[in-house]
Amino acid sequence: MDKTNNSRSSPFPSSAYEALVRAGPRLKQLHQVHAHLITTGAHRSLSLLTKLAILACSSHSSIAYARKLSVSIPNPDSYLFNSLIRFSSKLGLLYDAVFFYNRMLFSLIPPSNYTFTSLIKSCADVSAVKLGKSVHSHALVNGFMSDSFVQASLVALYAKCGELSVARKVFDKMRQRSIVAWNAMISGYEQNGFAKDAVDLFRLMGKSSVDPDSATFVGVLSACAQLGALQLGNWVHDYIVNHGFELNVVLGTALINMYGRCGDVRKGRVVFDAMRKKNVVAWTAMISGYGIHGYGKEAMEVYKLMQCNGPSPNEITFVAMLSACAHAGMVNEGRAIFSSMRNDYGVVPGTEHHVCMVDMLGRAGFLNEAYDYVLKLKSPTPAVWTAMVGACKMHKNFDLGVEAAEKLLAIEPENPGHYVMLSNVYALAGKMERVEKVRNVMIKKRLKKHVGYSIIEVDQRTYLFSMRDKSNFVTSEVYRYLDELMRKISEVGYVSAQESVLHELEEEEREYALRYHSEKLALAFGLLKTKNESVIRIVKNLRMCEDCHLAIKFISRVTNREIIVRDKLRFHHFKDGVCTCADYW
DNA sequence: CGGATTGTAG
Repeated sequence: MDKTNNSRSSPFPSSAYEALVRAGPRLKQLHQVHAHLITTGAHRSLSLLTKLAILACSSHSSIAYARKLSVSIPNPDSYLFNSLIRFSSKLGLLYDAVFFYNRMLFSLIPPSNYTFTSLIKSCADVSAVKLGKSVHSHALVNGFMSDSFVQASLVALYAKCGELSVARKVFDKMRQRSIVAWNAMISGYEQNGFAKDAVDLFRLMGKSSVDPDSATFVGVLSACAQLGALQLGNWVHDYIVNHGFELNVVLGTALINMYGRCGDVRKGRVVFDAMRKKNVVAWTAMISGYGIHGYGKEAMEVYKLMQCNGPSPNEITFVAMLSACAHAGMVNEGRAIFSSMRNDYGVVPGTEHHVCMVDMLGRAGFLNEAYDYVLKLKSPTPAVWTAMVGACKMHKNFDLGVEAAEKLLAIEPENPGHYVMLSNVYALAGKMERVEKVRNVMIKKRLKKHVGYSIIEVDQRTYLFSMRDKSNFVTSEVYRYLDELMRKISEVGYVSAQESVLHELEEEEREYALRYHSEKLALAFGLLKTKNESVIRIVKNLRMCEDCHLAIKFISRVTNREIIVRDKLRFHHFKDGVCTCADYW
């Protein structure tokens, strides 16, 4: 189509144009065509030179040539520079984009809104927020601040760089908010961990005149996944189906991910089976969905299917598979996968795979083998040692635990979580004076523990429970009900778990009693606010403590309710007094 | 002439 256009507007034979197309982005061929253009006099054609420069701009190896060309072209126009900026931006070459922008200014060609969207996107791609801000001011000076394309790209830039309040400021100033601006803002919140804000904005969008599209759904579904907001996720799924949206790979995968992380992995499987085209990402999402639920067999089944008629697994697939094996206690299967990963698929084991292996061996009780494994690594990362300490704690191996925890601290002396782990191991051995010592170090270093919180969704609204901020929905009624529950389970044999003494030193504030851990509060709230037969779902940001785990087992029995808790690592399904993790966490 | 937004693990 370009060709006809060109031959119409150019007095030169289209053979020159065809030669350009044949040359593609290859430098040598481009040189030849350029030489030919000069000999035939066609080098005075701006359109042919522009095409030449664009082609040079579509490959890293010829970008320098494009720069030289752009300087040599006698009467460049806006289209030439905008194209060069856009193409170098597509290659991820921010500084070339800026170079062309400077050339443009130098040639006294006024930049357009196209110029700025390309430039801003370039900055966003590499998170160059400082440069982005100066481009922002250039756009302002040139009078493009009410251009909806420029505004949307700025929202995306600031959102991606984590400057959400700036992004929101630009967003709020927009007179006409395009679907892209909404999506950039929603997914910006979600990707920076502000899932609640993403959902709130999605609700606001519902009141606007802009209709959501597949990118909106992907963003809000990811937010639901973070929050464990199954009801809202279901609602979005229904909306997608009822409005006839096609389930493309990205959207389908977002749904699988949402269902997996919201505790309805079966429904995720239904979506998965219905998807026509599946890429590695979709397969991996399905496998990891099973993995975090401890459904090792199902993960393996999907993996086998993938081997038969799916794409090649990648390094992330193997992380998902290995962690599925780790959580299901499938050590032999895990070992086999690990060796097959390199031998059959040429995937070199990386840090994450080593973490999975140590975790898997350690959980299964092969502590010495796990330790040997760590020692054989060239440079064990903090995550590897964390897995090691966790395993020692789980199997109550004090000596190894202290050793590993100290190594961990030596690598990352400023991470509060590591001190917590060390003090946990000490407490495990009853060395309370050392626990106190670690605590004092933490206070001296002003290291703050991570704040634990739990989220529960009731009537499509999410409620966050945390030791730090007591919201108005945490009423005395909730506390009273929780106390009643604790009394009830004590009557049927619950005794506060051993670990209880030290947990208050662990991840949540020590001044609060153990029974007020956020997951227990959320649970009491959920039981109070929902109908008898419904499943309770809670999402916790940290790992559950042993005492809460035990208490919730009892609570599931005395209340005859199914309770599903997602903690930092995996799911726990409590029913009739037992948990699907089989206390294997 | 053409643009800005979207997924997988830990």
